[in-house]
Amino acid sequence: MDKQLATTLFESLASGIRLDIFRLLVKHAPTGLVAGEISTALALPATNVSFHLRAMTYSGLINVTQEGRYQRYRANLTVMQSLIDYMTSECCTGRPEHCFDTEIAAVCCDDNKFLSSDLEA
Amino acid sequence: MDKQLATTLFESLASGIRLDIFRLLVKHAPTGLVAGEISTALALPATNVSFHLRAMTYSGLINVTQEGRYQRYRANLTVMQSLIDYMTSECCTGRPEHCFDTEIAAVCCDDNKFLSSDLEA
DNA sequence: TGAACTATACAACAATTATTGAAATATAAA
DNA sequence: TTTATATTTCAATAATTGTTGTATAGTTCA
Repeated sequence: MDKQLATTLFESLASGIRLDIFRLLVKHAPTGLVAGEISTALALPATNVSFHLRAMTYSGLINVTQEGRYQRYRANLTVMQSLIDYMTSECCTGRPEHCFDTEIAAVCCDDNKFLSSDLEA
Repeated sequence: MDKQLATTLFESLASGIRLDIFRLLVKHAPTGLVAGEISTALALPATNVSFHLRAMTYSGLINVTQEGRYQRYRANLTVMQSLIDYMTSECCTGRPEHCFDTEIAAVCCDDNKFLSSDLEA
């Protein structure tokens, strides 16, 4: 998980509509839903939902497979888990005891200096 | 953690600059950094950093305290942990076995139906 | 008090993202 | 093959977000 992917995924979760779509797909995992079902469930125009589905698919947060004339969308729970792992490691960097049980988080890191590597991507 | 707060926090993490700021503050927890140190570290104009710090402070992702003529910013690791918890519960809803060890996640939920509550905020 | 310093507010503008209806593409079914 | 269905693409526009320089407000210290 690099910074670029992380920001793209956060962007995918940073709108009420996209978060609704994702939660809906999680609830319907692993079957997923086709585009029209999502539009209907959220009472939104198909074009608008399609716009958001495209962004979420591009980021990898959801997957799509063609099923005849339908497009079936599924939550990518593996990517979500990777993002949670990324956030956890970012959160614990520096002072793990502020986030978690110390013995669990202690593996993360131990320095708190101001490094030029602060600036890396 | 409600949906509105979650989307605001994701928005706070959904830019490279804001993610840099957050990671920098996490690395310097619990001391934090003053605004000028952040601008210098990231080589960005003070006004631009101030713009992003304001958004992050508003969402609660970071905290600010006045220190003489300085404004000291700190990562709010408690909020970050709450967001991770929210993501974890959203991710596991439906089919916990897809995210985690089943025995850990099994508490989350057990239905996979299409409910009108899908539409709630 | 007055000069230097820190940071934000403001204003102007650039760039990106969101929304909608109409048209196009592709599949399925009659 | 014609018609209906599902979804996306496109174009137009609206709305929001991001960036920068300048001005302002507040703090420190001589």
